[in-house]
Amino acid sequence: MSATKTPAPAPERKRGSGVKVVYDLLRDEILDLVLPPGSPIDEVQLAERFQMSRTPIREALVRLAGEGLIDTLPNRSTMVANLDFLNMAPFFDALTLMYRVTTQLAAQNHRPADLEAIRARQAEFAAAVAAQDALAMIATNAAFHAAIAEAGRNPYFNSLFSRLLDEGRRFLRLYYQSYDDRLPQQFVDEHEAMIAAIVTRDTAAAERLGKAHAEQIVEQIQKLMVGEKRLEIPL
Amino acid sequence: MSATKTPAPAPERKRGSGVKVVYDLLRDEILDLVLPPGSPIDEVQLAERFQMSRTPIREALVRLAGEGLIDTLPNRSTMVANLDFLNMAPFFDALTLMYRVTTQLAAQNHRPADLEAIRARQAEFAAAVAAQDALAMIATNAAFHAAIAEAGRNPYFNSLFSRLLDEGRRFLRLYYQSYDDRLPQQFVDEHEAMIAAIVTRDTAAAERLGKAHAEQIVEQIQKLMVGEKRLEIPL
DNA sequence: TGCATATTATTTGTCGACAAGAATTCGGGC
DNA sequence: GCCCGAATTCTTGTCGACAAATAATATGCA
Repeated sequence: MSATKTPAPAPERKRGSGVKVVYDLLRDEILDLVLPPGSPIDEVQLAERFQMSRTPIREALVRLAGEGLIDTLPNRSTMVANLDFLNMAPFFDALTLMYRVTTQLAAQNHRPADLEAIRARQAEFAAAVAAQDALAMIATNAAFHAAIAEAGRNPYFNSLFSRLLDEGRRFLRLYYQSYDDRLPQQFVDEHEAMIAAIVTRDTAAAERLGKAHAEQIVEQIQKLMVGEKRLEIPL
Repeated sequence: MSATKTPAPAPERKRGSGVKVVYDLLRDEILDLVLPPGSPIDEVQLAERFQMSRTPIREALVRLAGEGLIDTLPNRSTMVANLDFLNMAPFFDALTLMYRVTTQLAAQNHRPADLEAIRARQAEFAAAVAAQDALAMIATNAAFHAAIAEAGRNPYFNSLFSRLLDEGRRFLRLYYQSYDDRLPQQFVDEHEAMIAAIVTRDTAAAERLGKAHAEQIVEQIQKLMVGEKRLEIPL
């Protein structure tokens, strides 16, 4: 196979991996706003970027559309899904309820291995806070709560919660240029309290902490959207 | 193929419609257990059945997999997703919570057009009960509650609830050969009470009725699973 | 100059074919 | 007769190409 010809030139990638690569990378780029809402998605451009045919690209796009991360207009363009700033209430409602439910279920159903995963995510989040890395904070915070939900062992809640956390990542990424206030450390402490409630299987406390944490986050996002420095001008 | 040639022989179907046709039909067949859990899904077989290429078939399958209705083993077979009888508790938990939340939100956020849709679904359900049509009862009951959720105007809850109602359709279809007890008429009455609470915007009553209705259904499914005639043999 | 229409161009949806992986069948050795 | 390995078959994943639908551009007319 050295001299004459190479019948299969350079597959260089395993058979079913193409879709996953494209899906994962596009998903991250959308959630980190590397691809901002409204960005056009061109199949042929992606095809040559990833050195593959349009077929696996399209499959990845269909999956992303199924999760609501991209919008497809038939026979026309496809683009990154917009963030709906006008109707935030449903998002906050769902997020708060899922925080409460998943934290409570984690206290009820967790197993030892779950606690290890939760503590690992919390350590990553604390490290991101210590490093003042806003992007890492956002991602590891979502991973921390996803791990708690995983310990709750309800796949239906988990899939909804994952979707909400993804959407939350986009909102937070939009407003956080830098983390320079005291809130991140407060989040670390609240996370610790949640872990303690889960460990001791105190379901009531877990639910209460989940609710408080959710309201904290909702309040913060709302403040960020309005602009937190709006009243600092002395009259 | 008659004389010389037919360049565009007979498309006979609009451009983007193929996927939707396959998706809708397969979805119905899965939910009505025409395709029971575990049934193998053969792409080429579907391709010749629907007279189209494998490409739109595959896209429909990717979508169904995204909703958890089919399972795909890489490089191997794809089949209708199994119903998990051992872990029903998470399903019941999620179903009950969504009944409560969506009914309450409907009482809070509904608009006049929503009420028309809800009443129309309720009329269809009542007709199915009167006709003793078990399949129609299952489908129209799910549609009724989906309409209520729609009036609640929370797309996040709606998508989870739709998925749960779909799963419920499969469970119910599995056990209901015939509807010969008094429960269907009771459901009609409970539906009417829920409508009344929604109309008067009594959120507390709506939530309570949603919960009661959910528990009614859960209890019924559990009874069906165990076998409702198990204690009828006199000792 | 402004507008309606025709033409071109771009993008998506669909197709048939090929190749890789896994399951199955077949053959050989003990 | 039974078990293990090789060849075959069968299904899926990927590819390049074509066609339809829409958007963009150009053309003709008032």
